[in-house]
Amino acid sequence: MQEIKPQLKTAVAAALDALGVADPPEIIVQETPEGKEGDYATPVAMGLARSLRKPPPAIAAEIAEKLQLPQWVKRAFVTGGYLNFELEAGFVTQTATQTAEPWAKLPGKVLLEHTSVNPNKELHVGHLRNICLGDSLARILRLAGRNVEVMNYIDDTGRNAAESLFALEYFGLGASEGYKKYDHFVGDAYVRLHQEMADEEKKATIEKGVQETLHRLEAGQLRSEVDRLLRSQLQTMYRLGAEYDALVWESDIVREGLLSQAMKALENTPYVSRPTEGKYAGAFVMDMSPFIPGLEDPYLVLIRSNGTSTYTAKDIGLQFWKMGLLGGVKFKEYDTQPSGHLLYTSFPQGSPMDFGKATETINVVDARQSHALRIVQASLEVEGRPDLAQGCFHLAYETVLLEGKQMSGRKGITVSVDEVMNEAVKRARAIIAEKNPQHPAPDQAAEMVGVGAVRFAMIKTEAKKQIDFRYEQALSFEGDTGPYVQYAYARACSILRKAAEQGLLDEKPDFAQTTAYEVGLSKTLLRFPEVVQEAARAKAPHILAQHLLELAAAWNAYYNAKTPQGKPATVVLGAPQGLRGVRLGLVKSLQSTLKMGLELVGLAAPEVM
RNA sequence: GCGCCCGUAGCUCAGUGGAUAGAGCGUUCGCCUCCGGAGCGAAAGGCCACAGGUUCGAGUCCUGUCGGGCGCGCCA
Repeated sequence: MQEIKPQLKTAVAAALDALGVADPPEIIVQETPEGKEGDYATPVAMGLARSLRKPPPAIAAEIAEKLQLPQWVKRAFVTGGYLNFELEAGFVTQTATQTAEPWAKLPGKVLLEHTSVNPNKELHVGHLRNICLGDSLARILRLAGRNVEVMNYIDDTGRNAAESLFALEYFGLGASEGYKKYDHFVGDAYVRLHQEMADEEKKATIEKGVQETLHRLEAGQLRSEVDRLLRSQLQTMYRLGAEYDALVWESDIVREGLLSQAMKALENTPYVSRPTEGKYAGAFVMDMSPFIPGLEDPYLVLIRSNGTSTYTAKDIGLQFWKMGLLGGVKFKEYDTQPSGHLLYTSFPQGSPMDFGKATETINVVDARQSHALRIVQASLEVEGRPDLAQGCFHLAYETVLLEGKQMSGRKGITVSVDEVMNEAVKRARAIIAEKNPQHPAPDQAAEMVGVGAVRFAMIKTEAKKQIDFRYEQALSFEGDTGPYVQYAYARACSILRKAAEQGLLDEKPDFAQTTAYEVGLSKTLLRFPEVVQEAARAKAPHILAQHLLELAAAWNAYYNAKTPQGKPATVVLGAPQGLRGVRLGLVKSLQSTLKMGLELVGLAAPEVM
């Protein structure tokens, strides 16, 4: 697909040069608003008014005079201060029906960490946003030519995991109780344990047991227990469509000595110390003030006076590993994911592999931890690597409310991802039964639509906006939803199926017959590559989701378009020969673009729904 | 107290400094003699929180104010 806008820009730039404009501004070419004449326009004359001491329309007219336009520009004309271009309808549509060339591979490696759910209970809707954002962004960056490695961090030495495992022991539930999904089973025990802790006497016993479990976790003695829970959680992630390259366990990071290596490295810088008196006596601290201005207390504790390391210290060790400053973690195969892609895991007796050593990192973590991540980033500057610090990106998303209220995992005030998906699929199945009783594979389609609705609901809003998870909204299949986009896709598939049956698929297009209806849809289609690039640049999947809604809307509007007399204006299969070829080409292009777009936000593309 | 984020239609949200600020939900009215009505068209609904500023041009950039969310531990 050759790009139209850059060619117009080049033409305008050449005209400015011919006019002798000394210091030309950046040339912006945009689509003309609905209802205006022309297809594309540039406001460049307005910015030049002052320096050229002429009114914008006069400048625009001069530019128009000097323009050497490609033959596909029907006319260039001035309206107000704008210079507008009207293009040959056939050319626009022909361009939109050409297949895009893949983008060039870019150098460097992006290590993207997402999910990183505590291995202690089932996933809830708060985790959902993290997974959907991270997985979609990974897909977008890959299409944009980046080498992306997706990592899921397993905090198996944290307090949450210890509480859950101890809860099983405490309630005598260790053995397999197959009545529900294992992560739910463990999660129930965890919530029960916290209820039990309301009793002060029991709390003391429990605390002792949790501490003991914590030690066993750190020693790696409970790996198979964590493993069982993790595999159960992974089923949920896979069902959502998320996959990973590597799992990195915290206990492995600690065991391989990455933490102490990182501390040793920092020790050689002038910013760390071990105060012998005062507030921080006996601790190992880092002075952040040269790197983060405005701190009330510039000191950050890395190792407590009792010798244990802080969470931040562990994060620094991990970040140093991600960016290749430390080595030593070993890996082995862990699972074959639904797509067939192998998943690896860190493992003490594994083999060295090429994970890590990234030039850029993306951490998908909720916005409450912005400060902590800023410190991790600054620690790279402490280490004398501002270049690497620059490569750190925190994809901060705001928290998810549940029906307007804050969730609480401890108290069990959550809705699980499994439950949400089950309900969504159930509803989708009912709608299929109602609307398409002859459906050849209703259960598969219901799965695609139900899960798609949930996933799209998580993606469509900008990450930094707090969202409220409401059942009725997230499970809606109408309006600004995933199923709306899927429906548009299925509709296009349906036409192409019929065209194939009638042997029309390869009909030659006669672009001279192109109408204004095709041009509108074509222009929206032509925006797709720009949108993908912008979503990748801004690391913002919602940009793509929003465009998919626009694209589906443009297609639906085209599909239903009527002549002023109220007759169908855009019938594809019944169109005159030649025009039919044009329309079929457009539908093919739309169909494959929607498919690619759905894939990028992680939704399945059902051919029939 | 200091710092970060948000404030756009009744509700939920889009909106790379450019033309008359757009969707969805909800409300009202239309559209299957047409390839899928999970759709389409139309109506109604806006001091883009407020006040200054920068600019030829501000929902968008800057400053301040007011509302709301979240951070700022030898917690994780």
